[in-house]
Amino acid sequence: MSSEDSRKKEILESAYLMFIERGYRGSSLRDIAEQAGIKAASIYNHFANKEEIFEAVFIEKHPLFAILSILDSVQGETAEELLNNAINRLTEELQSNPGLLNLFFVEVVEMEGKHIPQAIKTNFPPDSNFIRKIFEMKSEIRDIPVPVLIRSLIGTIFANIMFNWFIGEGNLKRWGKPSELTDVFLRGILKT
Amino acid sequence: MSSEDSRKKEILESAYLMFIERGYRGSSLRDIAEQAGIKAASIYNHFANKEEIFEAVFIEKHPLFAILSILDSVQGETAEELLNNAINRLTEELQSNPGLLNLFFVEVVEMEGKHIPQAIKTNFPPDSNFIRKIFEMKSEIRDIPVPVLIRSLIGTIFANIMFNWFIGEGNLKRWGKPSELTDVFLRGILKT
DNA sequence: CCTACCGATCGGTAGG
DNA sequence: CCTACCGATCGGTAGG
Repeated sequence: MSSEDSRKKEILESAYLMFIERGYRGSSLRDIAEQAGIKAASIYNHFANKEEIFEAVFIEKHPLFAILSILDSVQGETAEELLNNAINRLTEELQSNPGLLNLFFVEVVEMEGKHIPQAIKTNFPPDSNFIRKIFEMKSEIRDIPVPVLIRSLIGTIFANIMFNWFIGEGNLKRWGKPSELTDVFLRGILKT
Repeated sequence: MSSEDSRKKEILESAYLMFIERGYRGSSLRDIAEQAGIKAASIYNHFANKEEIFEAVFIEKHPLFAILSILDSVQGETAEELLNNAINRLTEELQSNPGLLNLFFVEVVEMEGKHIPQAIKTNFPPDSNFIRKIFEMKSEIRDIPVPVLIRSLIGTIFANIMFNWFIGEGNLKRWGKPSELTDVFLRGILKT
């Protein structure tokens, strides 16, 4: 039973890597199986069909939870420092690991987002150190509900990264540096 | 010659609709052709291969330019009013027409973003009424470069929409209303 | 877990 | 612009 479980995990990991690189329909069961060290037919010992594999991968790898987990390791003495570090750290992470968002894009385009509610239901709520820290620093922050702050923070990061993609590298100069974007966000969030 | 051109446009429009709904590999030449009223083989009178169709569609429909075009129709007496209207209008538009971003997601995942530089080069620069208006209202705005402001604005809208997708409808209550997000942005941008 | 195979569909070509 | 067709590959099944 434990050997079956580990094989299943290998299939999921292999499928994840294929899906984020080539999309759902672009990833064949034969390729997924090969990377997991088995033949395509053997996948059906673990999953009823291809879509069930995607479902399992997406629920496990919904990027919101990877993001909250990264945020948990961010340090900072003041709210400004904590938020600055959070933005820099996450932007770094998402840029060096673009697959994190790719899986979500595949879900939105090829699955019409139909697995999102289930993924949220299964994974929620994460016990977040980061959110706890923000609560402790509330006195430094304008009167904004913490969830709105978190949402705005993650939004700022997306804004950074997606805009970079939008206009492509090499066209960035005229659009301002990331730190300028962070400043706008901090000015909206912090007191004084 | 003009009849050939219009047929080519029909193919592009048909391909666009397929790509935003099913991705690149999920859209077959037969289906694209059928929706354009011809047979698959006839597509090759207009394009050398499938990827050339995608290239042409993406360059024509890069969402940044659709977004700037929508912004051009936004009105407002004060900077606050203009920016508020811009955010509401664009959020509306992107939510009722989600395909606008889908094409970009397909490019990022299945094409590894390789057509983005060409799309920007071909379409730039758009003469933007909206950016002109912002310049005229500069006295109401903090000392922020206008491109940074535009970028931050578009980012706020993405943040709204993508976060909605991330957490799925039905889970929105605890994460704050869109207008609260807009407030954070405006507080970071406007004077006083 | 495998080999062997199914019908369906794919992108693309030949030839008119 | 079409019909007819190519080899390759797809998701999935039979049977062991």
